[in-house]
Amino acid sequence: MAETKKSNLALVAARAGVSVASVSRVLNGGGASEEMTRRVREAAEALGYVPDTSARTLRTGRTDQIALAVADVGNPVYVQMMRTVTSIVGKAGYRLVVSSTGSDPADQIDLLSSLNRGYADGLLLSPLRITADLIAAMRGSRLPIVVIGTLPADVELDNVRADSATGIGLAVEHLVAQDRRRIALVNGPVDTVPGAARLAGYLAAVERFGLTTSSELQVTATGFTYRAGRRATAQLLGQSSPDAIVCANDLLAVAALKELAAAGARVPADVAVVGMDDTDAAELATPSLTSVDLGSAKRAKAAAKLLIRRIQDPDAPVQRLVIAPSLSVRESTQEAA
Amino acid sequence: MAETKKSNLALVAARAGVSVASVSRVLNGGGASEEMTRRVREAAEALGYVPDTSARTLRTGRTDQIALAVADVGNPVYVQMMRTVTSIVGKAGYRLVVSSTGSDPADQIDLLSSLNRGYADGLLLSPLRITADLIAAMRGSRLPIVVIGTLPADVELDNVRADSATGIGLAVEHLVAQDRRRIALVNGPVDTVPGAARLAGYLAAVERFGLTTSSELQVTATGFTYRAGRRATAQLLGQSSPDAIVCANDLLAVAALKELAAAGARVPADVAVVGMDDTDAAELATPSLTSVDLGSAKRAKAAAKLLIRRIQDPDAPVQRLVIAPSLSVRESTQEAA
DNA sequence: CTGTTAGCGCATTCAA
DNA sequence: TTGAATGCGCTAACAG
Repeated sequence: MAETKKSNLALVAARAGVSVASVSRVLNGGGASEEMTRRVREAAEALGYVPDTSARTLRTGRTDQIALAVADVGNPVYVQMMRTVTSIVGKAGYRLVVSSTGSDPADQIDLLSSLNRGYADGLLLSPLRITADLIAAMRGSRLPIVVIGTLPADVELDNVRADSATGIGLAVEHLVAQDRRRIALVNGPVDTVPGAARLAGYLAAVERFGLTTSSELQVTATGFTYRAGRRATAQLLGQSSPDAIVCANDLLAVAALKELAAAGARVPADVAVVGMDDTDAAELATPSLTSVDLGSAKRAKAAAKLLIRRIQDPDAPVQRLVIAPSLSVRESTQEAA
Repeated sequence: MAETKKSNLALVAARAGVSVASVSRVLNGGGASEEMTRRVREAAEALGYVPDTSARTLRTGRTDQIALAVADVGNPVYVQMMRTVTSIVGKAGYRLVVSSTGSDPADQIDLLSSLNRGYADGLLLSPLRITADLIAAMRGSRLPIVVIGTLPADVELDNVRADSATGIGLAVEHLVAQDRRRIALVNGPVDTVPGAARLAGYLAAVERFGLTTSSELQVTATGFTYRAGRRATAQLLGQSSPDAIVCANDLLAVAALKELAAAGARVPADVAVVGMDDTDAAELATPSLTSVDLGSAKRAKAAAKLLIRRIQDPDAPVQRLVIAPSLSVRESTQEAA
């Protein structure tokens, strides 16, 4: 049985009757004779030796930690991302430090400054809002950062983004094929990165398919949450009669389903509903929810790999990836046979 | 604007024309003259000085990190716990290191050993399965551990647990009051801590209310997941005709709702359904799901606070808390008016 | 192949 | 109040 007391290289070295350097070498896979290896391992085992993280970090500069910052740990998209990131990062031998920053850029700037304390080797950041200050802070960071989400074109930072415009195009195309013409949008706050992208994508798609829209067909929820979605949908139904609703995420879409049911509208017979992000919530919803998969899992995976590569090679050229969207068609847009 | 290069105490000291000790004192709030304070702060600001985490940790022994280990980052209960823990831990000045261990105790034992590397000041652990080896490893840990979940009575470790038996009692009482008599159980694996607790609670409640049960009324899903829940419910409906189903968590309950709908059964008219954990999924479900709130948020909060106290006072007496359950009644057990 | 030693950056003890 | 010096535990450069 391993000892419970704290040990260190010197103790192991003393017990094995060798130098600390030899112990370090044996334990880290350097060259050592068989006899040396045997004795060191035995001593280490007997003392329950475990190397100290902070000492090693201080010496090597590597923390073996990666930081992940998202707005809300509870949001299904971020949950999906976290699940992916946890796995990738863990396999690569890193621990994951998670912070929930909220949507205020100031908090993210604080985070960046605390990052400079060197508790992690890099940061995965998915900011809801991007300001000039935040960009400046990211540029000034000593450590590599990979941004998950859209960035202004002139910002030279690794990033992986979704293609909302194409994604919403897929949704609208699908709805048009089902003879829907009055397609509404339930969006989240438009001063957020995803909110702005969804709105632009919606307007582009509506135009491309020769549909008409109007302010009555567009509502903005106060957040990307269920509650906000209920209120926004109620407002929408009070001011227009859409035959389809595209929602900026699955939570808003589930809220729309609920609100429609409460209003006595049938889905999809009267109104079709499309969500976005294709999270677990889409499959669990009743009726199950057609959802635009903006590739959140793929984005997270790509971003994590990008960050790990960048940590290993700080001078690699900046990479910007775009993940292609796809549509998962379910009951909320399909008439039952 | 802060510098982007890495700085340290010596550089700040040189710039301020004082000793490193003085810089350290000023920055950590020791005694220093006004003039000294001014000069040091100015120099630190000018150099964009940020203290190095690993050096401080090596010196002080504190990492300001707390580890959280759960079986599955994607499970709604753990999401709820994570959200709570993130907030508590962050406010107390700790970073949160998250690991997803799966349900295999061996992984948790690995985790405990890596914990001894000293990358965190303490661990919040919510094990799905508890073995003698795991308990031994927990006992042997150099760092404080708080277990979220039930522990054998003779294990002297801080822990915060739910009271499944009482919780299920609340559910069954409620169902009996609605004239349900053939109450089924859709459980998760019974070799897990929660699975075993749910089964025991169900059997006790059934007996207490003078109901009968049988093996046909009890099914075990292969995991606490939606898919497993669908299969288990299908099996249940194939072998018996319950008028109510108690499920071991909300995911299983949503699966039951779906499977019942697919089978043409009305909820709650034909069959009432009760979930467990009262996660977001309960409110989002259609019909919305009555759920036993086993206090996962409260448990997480209490556990985090317990751990922080224990870190500050390692010799405090062991605490074991039990969080009282409550029932959130929604549509899945209430006939509409 | 093995041992000696410097030094990563910091907080803290001890003197002044 | 301030400064000089020590050592936390480790890796790596260097010497033997």
